[in-house]
Amino acid sequence: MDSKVRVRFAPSPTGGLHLGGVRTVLFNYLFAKHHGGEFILRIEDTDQTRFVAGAEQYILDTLNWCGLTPDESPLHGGAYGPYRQSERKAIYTQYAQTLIEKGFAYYAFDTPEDLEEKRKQVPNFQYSRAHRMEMKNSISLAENEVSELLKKNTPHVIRIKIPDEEEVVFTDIIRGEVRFDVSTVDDKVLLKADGMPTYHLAVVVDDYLMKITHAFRGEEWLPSAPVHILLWKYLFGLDKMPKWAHLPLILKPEGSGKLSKRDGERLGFPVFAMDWSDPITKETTVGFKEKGFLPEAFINFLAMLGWNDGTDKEIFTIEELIAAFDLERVHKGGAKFDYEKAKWFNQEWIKKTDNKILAELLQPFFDQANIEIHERSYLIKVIGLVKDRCHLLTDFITQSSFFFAAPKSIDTAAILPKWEEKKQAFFTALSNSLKEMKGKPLAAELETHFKTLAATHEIKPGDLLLPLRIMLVGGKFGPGVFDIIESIELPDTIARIVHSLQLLSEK
RNA sequence: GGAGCGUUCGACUAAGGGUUAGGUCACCUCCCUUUCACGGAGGUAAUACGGGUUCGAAUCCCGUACGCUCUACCA
Repeated sequence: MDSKVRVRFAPSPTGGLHLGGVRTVLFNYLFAKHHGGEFILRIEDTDQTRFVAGAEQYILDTLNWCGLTPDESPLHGGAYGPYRQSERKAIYTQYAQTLIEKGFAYYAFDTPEDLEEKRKQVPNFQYSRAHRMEMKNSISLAENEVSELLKKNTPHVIRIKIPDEEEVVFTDIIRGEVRFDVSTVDDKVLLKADGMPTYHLAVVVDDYLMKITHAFRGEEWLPSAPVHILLWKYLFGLDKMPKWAHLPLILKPEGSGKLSKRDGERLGFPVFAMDWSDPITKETTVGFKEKGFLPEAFINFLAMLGWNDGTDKEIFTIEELIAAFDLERVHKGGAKFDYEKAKWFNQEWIKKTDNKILAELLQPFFDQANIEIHERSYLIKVIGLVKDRCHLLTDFITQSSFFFAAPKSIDTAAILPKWEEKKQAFFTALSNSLKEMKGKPLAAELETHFKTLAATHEIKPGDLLLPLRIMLVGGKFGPGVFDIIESIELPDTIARIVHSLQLLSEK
């Protein structure tokens, strides 16, 4: 690289950040850090009608949770601010003006109603060479008419004048050479009637001013790339233009099409990185964080959606991702989102994460479930016992709640079919004998005791183990029975057996 | 309709002219485990179609089909 790599992520603050957005951030971040460059967050809030309060903070929080902190942003500052486009309004006006002066853009006075009408009349209406002269603009109108309209402050926009014939060619890092015959694109609005720029003007102006060297965005932007390239040519010169890469889309798990918030709701998985509550509708959309994902797993999973390092390695730390990342190995085709695989990544990361750290991360989940943790060290021990069977952090609640309080319900229906007098007698004897034991016996000790007692009652231990488990945890799940007894200790164990025995006798 | 992009097991993907087309998730079987997992060993399963080029094509070329994205004073 001849100059320092600078990349940017430029979201509109209109709601929660979804998977595709986070992956775009991730690829930007990985690329920047791989090359020792900078990652910039720019807020594209030029559409006041879609602006949502709190969305910007949410984006910052999300990036923070993911560990993808920008080097420059509205929050962090930087030498190329302001980083909110709404605060850069005057800058865009100036460039739009330049384009008009050079004849690459023109004023258009058509009202939204005019356009709607025209679109109704003409089947595939394009505001372009074919119909430009039929519209109300500074090309079709006489010069004095135009200056009159401008003087009277008639609402107007500024449109780019797409050349009649020109082939725009550029090299996309992922896709290679891409060609467009410009005659099929229309005269996009550059500056809106309210004086705000559209995306088209704003990206190129800001990418230039912020010295962006590489511009990555979703594949949905590919069709408008010729407009941006023309603008670069007119305004700053193609030699200054960043290298482009259009990232493949993240698709619905079944069927086809871009993954949307709705798909998550329909299929029961998160699509946003973190919980998002719409300030107006008050509707909350669940996020990966609250669903129980580790940020490392979330990032790891996203990285593997459309990229791999060419080996069989799948579990990567962020440092490993930075070291291995190479845009040219990014896939061209879209990737379907697979929630099962996402959970697998999370499980792998849970296994990898130290129990002490897990205890800290788990605390809020236990708090929310109203489970009181008296001793952190006890929590850590329990985590070690159950972590192998947890895909999500929320699984720890169901997998371990019985370590902290007696189960709310006992699945007696699972015991009853094979329940008999002599088992009743055994468990009575067991609870009595446990009362005799002192201190905190270890699992192995307890197991020996249990088996000896079973033998004297002439019952196979296997016939007794499942009922015991259900008495202790409420159902057919959880770690080894004797590990559980060792942890919850004698008094609780006895209480649970006695309680269950009573339930069973009532049936 | 137009333009652009894409297409390897159900899913994510590897293989960049020569492999029995490999790995992971999911699914199935077995082992371990007197629960559920974890772990271990196996299994099912793919180059969209048709033409070329070539001794040889998943790979290069052309066409077809299908899919997707865009086609707003939204990004």
